[in-house]
Amino acid sequence: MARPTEHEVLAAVLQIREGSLQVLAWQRARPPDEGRWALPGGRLGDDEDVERSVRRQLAEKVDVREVTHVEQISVFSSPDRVPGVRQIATAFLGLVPSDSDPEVPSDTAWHPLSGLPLTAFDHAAIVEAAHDRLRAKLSYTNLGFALAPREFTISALRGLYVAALGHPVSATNLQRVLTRRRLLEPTGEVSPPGPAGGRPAALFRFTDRVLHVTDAFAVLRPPSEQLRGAVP
Amino acid sequence: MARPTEHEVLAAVLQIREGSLQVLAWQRARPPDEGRWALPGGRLGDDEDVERSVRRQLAEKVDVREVTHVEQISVFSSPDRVPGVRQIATAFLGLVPSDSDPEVPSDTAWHPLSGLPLTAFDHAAIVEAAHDRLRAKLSYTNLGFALAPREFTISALRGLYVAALGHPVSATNLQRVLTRRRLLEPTGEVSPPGPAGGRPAALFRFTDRVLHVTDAFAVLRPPSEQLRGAVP
DNA sequence: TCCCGTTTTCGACTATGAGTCGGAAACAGG
DNA sequence: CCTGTTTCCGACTCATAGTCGAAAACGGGA
Repeated sequence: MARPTEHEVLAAVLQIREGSLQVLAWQRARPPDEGRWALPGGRLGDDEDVERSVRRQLAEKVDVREVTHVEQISVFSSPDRVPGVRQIATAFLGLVPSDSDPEVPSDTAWHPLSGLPLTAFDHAAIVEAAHDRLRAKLSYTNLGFALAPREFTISALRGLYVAALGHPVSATNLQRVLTRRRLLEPTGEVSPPGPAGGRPAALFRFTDRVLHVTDAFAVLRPPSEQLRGAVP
Repeated sequence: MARPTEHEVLAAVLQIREGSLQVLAWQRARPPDEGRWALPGGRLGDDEDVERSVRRQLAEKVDVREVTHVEQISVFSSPDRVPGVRQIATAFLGLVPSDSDPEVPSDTAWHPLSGLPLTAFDHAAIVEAAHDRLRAKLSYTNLGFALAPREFTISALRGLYVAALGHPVSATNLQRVLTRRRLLEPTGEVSPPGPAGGRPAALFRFTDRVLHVTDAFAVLRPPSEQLRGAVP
């Protein structure tokens, strides 16, 4: 006799706010874990897959159009992860660009990853896993597009990478690495200098706004094909 | 009224056999999809998480001790992926070293990834995803340990990488890349030459037999810390 | 108008590690 | 002892990341 099993989806929605990486959470008003902070999500519907479900449930917390990337992280399925019922969760990473400030319900707020309040169930581990995934993919994909505004200066982009990666990043190197992979391109426009003056910064955008891994990062790549000769 | 939902685990167990990458599958004897080939797996038990479950269920097909690596791939949750019931699957990649030949039940067999027979449900997509994951991780982790015997020659290892990656690999380069990352180390022993003679090949082993990503592969890494000065 | 501090930009240089190549080394067989 | 075979290993090239500093382009005030 199988214990009744429920399936839920949960999302760690991350955004860079005021220079630090923050996560969206809501405070539980009822037991179990009353008062603790939980990730948005809920039960999987009958006619949707997990990805559709998490997007639907996020729409109840923030405007979906502001979530620029959603990605499956892992299944959390420990038998006692939620007291009482057998509940299996598919966890997601969600990203919101730094220039949007979605309206959120009154029980919901952003929290910096460093210094999270008391979290419900195993949601802290989910946030951790989402952060790890973000750090990894920032460095070998174009995932930066999901954190950045449509147009930005290199130093603004540098700030985003520093906040997400947690270590210094050279602006010169960042620009060169991203442009030579054709991930970044200049818009031609410039942004006016700040209050202290300074040279106006050129504006850039990501060439592609869907995830796409750079194949050149891989080691042990296929042999160089030299140049494919023209037809004889 | 929620439709009753079941949760199952499925594994694409891969092994290099006779120079080609093959997957373990069993032939369904009953509808639905009777006669088609399915991946090993089954229903999640009440007191186990998905990882324990897939290892348990694999034990019914092959000796678990021969599975050197198990890794979660993704959740497959399309509402109509299995006719009749609402069934959600957590898919895994499993690896078996090339020198073991586990006994399998009579309904079970290995099939080359190129030229799979008719597969049940969405299992072909799972195999595809597992293959992609294997290719990716072979090039920036030490995952090769899970495909290789405990000790091997460089050219034998090269054969495994060629079969798994699907493109030529230089033996010289393979050895250098893996040894400089401290993933490979010589045992000191040599293997006797083949029937045609030739110089005896040195034997190697993987230094670590658990998965472990090389941090040096990442681009945009933290700034060099030069040399940490000695204590004053 | 002319300095000056600020910020960005861009080139040059260095360092690291991957891909390639060819010759030397070590075996079996005749 | 010679030949064919396989492995080993050093040297070279090449691609790309990390570093540094000077020049460019602004605002503000003397």
